[in-house]
This record gives sequence, C-alpha cells and structure tokens, in this order.
Amino acid sequence: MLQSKLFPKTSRSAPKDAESINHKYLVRGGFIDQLMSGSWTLLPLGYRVVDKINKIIREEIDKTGAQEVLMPLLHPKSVWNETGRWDKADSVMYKLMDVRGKDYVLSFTHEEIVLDLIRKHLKSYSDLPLALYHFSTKFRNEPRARSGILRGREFIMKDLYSAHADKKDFENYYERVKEAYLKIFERIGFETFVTESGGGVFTDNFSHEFQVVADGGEDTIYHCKKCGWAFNEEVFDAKEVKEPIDTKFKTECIKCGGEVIKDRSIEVGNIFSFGQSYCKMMNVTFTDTEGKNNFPYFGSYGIGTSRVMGAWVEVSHDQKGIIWSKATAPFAVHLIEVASDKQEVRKRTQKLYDKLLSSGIEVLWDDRQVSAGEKFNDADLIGIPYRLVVSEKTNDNEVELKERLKEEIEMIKVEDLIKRLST
RNA sequence: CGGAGUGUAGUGUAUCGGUAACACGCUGCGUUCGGGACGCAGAGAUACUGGGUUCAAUUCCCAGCACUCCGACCA
Repeated sequence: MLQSKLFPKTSRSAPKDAESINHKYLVRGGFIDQLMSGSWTLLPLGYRVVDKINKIIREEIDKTGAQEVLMPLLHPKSVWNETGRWDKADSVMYKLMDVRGKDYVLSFTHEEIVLDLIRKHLKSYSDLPLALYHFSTKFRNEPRARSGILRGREFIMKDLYSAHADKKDFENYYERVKEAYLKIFERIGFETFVTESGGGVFTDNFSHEFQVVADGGEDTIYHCKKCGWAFNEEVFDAKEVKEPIDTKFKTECIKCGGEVIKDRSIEVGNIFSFGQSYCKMMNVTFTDTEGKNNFPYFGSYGIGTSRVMGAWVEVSHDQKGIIWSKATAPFAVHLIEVASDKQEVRKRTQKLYDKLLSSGIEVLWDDRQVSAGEKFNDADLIGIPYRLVVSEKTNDNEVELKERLKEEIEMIKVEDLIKRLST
C-alpha cells in the first residue's frame, strides 16, 4: 500500500475532547472516525487491524468445530417476546417500527435468533453438538458511550453459540472455548485474566469474563500474582452470588495464598452458560437416544473485536504513538524512503517494495514527498512493529531496520529481512 | 438519567460589548530532503442553534443541541 494514497492522512493533534488514549491515537493515526457519540467508522488502517484480530479468532474458533454463518441484524419483536427479553432488555435495545406499525429491534445479541434457526433444523441427538458463530455489528443503547472505541453504541463482535445433548458435553465445550479464547488473546499479545462474573440480562447461570489489565479500563479486578486466579469486583458486591467468595481474597489468594493485586481492566470477551432454560423458553428440542424429546444445553461466547483493537492501544503505546503486536499490526512493515527525490533511492525502494510484496509481506510504503522527520513521526504514531529505511546510506542488499519497541537501528540483508518477517 | 466541562476556518487555539487573529493542514511556484524544512503568493468563518439584554452580541443572560468526563447503568 502506498501511503500517499492511504485514506485519510494522519493528524498532528487529537480531537480536543478526546481523553482516553485509544481515542487520541486511533483518531490521530487515521484508524477510526467518529460519526456521533459511541459510533465509529473503521477506516482502512483500523479495518485492517480488526480484520487481523478476526482472522485469529476465526482460526481458533474453527478448531473447536464451530461453523461460521451470518445472521440478520434486523429482528422481529415476536422472537424476542418468546424469552421475555423484548421487555426485560428494553433499556439496551434500539427498537423501531415500520410504516405499517410492525415492531423490530436492531440486534444487541443473537441468542433468540440462533435458537430460532436451530429449532427449525435440529432433529436428533446425532445433530449435536452444534456450534455456530458470526462476526457482526451489535447495537446497544448504552446510557453513556465512552472511552473512545471501548464502549460504543454500535460495535463489531464475534458471537458463538453452542447447543449440546447433555450437560457434560456442554461443559466440555465451554472449557474448550475458554481455552480457545485464552489462545486467541495470547496470539494477539494480551495477558488475560479469566474472571467469574454476573450475567446481567443474559443469564442467571455462571459466566466468565476475559479481562486485560489497563489503566483506561472500566472494570476492577482482583488477581493473584502467584497463580493468576482472578475475580471481578462486581462479584464481591453482588448479593445474589450463591457461593460467597471469601472477601479475604482481596488481599490473599484463596487458591494458593499468594499476593492479590487490584487493577483496572478491560473486558475483551465473555462466555455464558444458559443450561436448558433458553431452549425451554423457545421450545428447541431434539430426539434423544431413548427416542424422547429433550432440550439442548446452550451457551454463548462473545469477543468484542473492535473493542479488542482499542484495548490493545490502551495497553501498548508510548509518548509517540501506538505499538502494535505482529499479530494486530495493519501492515507487517513500514517502508520509508529518505531523500525520495533521488531517482536512485526511489528505484531501490520500489525494488524492495516489489520484493517484499512478492514474498507475501504486507508493506506500507511511505512514498510521500515529505521530510524524513514527518515520516518517522508518522511511523511511530501508526505503530507498525518494523520500520525499514531506504536511503543513500543503504544499498541493494542491505537496508536499515528498526523495531518500534526498540531504540537501536540495525542494518539487515534483504534475504534475512524477508526470513525474519515471514516467521 | 443526575453532576461537571467545552462549543470560534478542515484541525488545534487566540481575541473581544464595536462583524474575527495565529499555528498546523490545504492550493500554486521555487528552494530543500535522516526526527514534524524554508521563501513567496493564495483559498478557506453567517463565531453550534434559537431567544433575550444592548445603539451595537462571537463576547453578557436564558433555553436547546452536540461532544467529553464523573456517577447511575453496562452481553
């Protein structure tokens, strides 16, 4: 990609109202643009980052045996009445009415929708387990959108739903998804804590959250320094918790006696167990091995992928800008030519660019006719992990490489570079 | 929804009871080219909206709207 063609340009100053780091840097770098409070466009750079995150999620979720679909965002009232959530979840739903007076809701989740789908096609125990997921927009009427892209009224989410013939099979899959989520967040580069939490309008059963420690987060978690055991502060305060957690955990781990730390955190994913309740409400049944009608065990599993991008920026940045991980970066390498008016430098840069592209490496080439300083500053802001410089100091075989995280610059042979970027 | 703050050119700011200035960005020409270069010449604003006070309002007052923050809320 030629940076001279990249939409839009970077900005030297952040919007005056922006306070959270992800808001400032993502806007300045040209990753996102705000339409209104809580509503953002993913610009080319931002869309690439979210796409990278989504690909990792897709790979790991596919491994659990789930199948990808795409469900509608406009839902009829009737489906939501079946579980009572048309009324119960009223405050988070964007409801609308068409010219004939029919009621609709913009999707804020898909349990009812996927269960309607499943009940039409599920016949036998041999059709189970069944796991379906999609990436799509969620609409939530948040009382207060905030923190840049972290809490919007419209955002991208991967949601997975699974149905199982018995409790044991469900529990096995739930654990498998938990493992898959940990793998996903590890691949992205996060250090993640799994916490128990309340389910809100979603479930009265147990659920788990995946939390990333960050100053800009809106949750508070307690986690053990030694064994990693973690709890959301909400759980301590929630009166309906059936199995009271020893408040001692606030200072001393109930698992291993280790030191417990309190931190602000961002919830990047969560998983829910619903038991058979939803299937009963929606009359989702199958014929079990004994020839009788039975209700599947059901769960749902979400990752807010646009939020993951914002959370990454909160966690990984410095005074100059964003520092993407290899897994999340919009491009693998940022290629910069210095003294680009020199024909010879331009030619060598073009040659390297072509070579990298033909090696399957994603390159952002800063081909703009601007000063070196401006290019370097933009490179630091955009935060691609590797920066290459071609100049009069380099030659056909060797170029300059600098990692975004490091200060030092090294000269590297082009072949070695390609090897390094390919791994 | 309660509380606070802010609304002036694309962006960030300044100004002031007498119709708006600066920087960046943008356009043209030239010179530059290793950490946000420089010169010259340009374009770009009904000062968020609506009321009120006043001879006169971008400025003071009121209301509304928008955005941000705190709280409530939050798969």
